[in-house]
Amino acid sequence: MGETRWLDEREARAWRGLIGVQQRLTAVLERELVQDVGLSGAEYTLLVPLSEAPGGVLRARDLGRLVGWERSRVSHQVTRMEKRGLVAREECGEDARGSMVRLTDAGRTSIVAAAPAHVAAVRRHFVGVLTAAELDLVGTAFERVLDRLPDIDG
Amino acid sequence: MGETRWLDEREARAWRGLIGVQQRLTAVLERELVQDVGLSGAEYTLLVPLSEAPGGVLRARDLGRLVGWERSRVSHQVTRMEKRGLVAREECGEDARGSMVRLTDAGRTSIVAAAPAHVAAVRRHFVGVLTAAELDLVGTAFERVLDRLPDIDG
DNA sequence: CGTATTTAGATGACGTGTCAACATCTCTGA
DNA sequence: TCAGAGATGTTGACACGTCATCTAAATACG
Repeated sequence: MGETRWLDEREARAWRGLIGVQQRLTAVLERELVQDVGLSGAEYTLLVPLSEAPGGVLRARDLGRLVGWERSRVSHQVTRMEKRGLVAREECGEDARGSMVRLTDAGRTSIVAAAPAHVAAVRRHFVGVLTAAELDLVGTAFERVLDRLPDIDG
Repeated sequence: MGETRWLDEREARAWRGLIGVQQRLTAVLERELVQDVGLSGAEYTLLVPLSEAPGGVLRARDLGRLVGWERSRVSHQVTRMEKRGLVAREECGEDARGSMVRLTDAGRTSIVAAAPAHVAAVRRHFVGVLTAAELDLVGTAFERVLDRLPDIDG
């Protein structure tokens, strides 16, 4: 192995930008979500696909696929949200291994109240700060990064 | 309050790209770091500024400022790393409230071994996948996002 | 059919991150 | 000088995420 090739200034600047946005933007959005509507980012993430599903019910497996989470992460989060009354677990008729996750009335009320504020925050702090050309380029470049990333089992 | 203005396709694509990169790129880098050199991302984050500091010592306050972490986060992480033998706490002479964090020999060995592999991974999965123009634009755009983000106390 | 493999989900242990509370120490200004 | 304000750090409670492990059910395949 030869000399390590460190990041040049151009690379370091993009990398610092990503790390900074990743940490601070996430923190700001999470905080606004919690303070304004009392939902955590993890709760919001699961409530969105549930609220869009017919009947407000999804199988745990499908819920995980929709949000890109692994099984145990979904299971733990559903357990926490069940305690908070946002969702309820039910048995799965078609597959006895399965577990259905149902949005409760309280869960639906929460997500309906939270979504507009969250979208506004995303616009205020991120997409609204970028030009159309920047949005396109970020979309293109990041999709390419994701395509080349090795898959992590699931 | 009027109708909610949702994200258009261009905005949603950039936003999905950021979320995806944030989750999957971070997961891949973290996993490679742990598997190749046995360091977590949090450990790596603190070891870098410590290894660059004269004498391998920094005051906890300054360490936190360098990495952008709040006090309790630094304290908890230093506690865990102290148990692993990567750092050691010492009293601060100048300010009796303070706490100095010193890199141990084991800590220095770890970071020296880890850095080249980590930089290579960042290049392989992120900066190496972007063109020079994309790197510049991401750097510019994300710095602007960060500049406009409200400060979160510290 | 029956066994091996795969899939679904739950769970406990542990590392991580935030918040609130607390104890100390330093600084500031009347 | 000294009381109040601010800074520094630690701690405990709790939410979050990953890993390894376990159980059970579905599926594949000889």
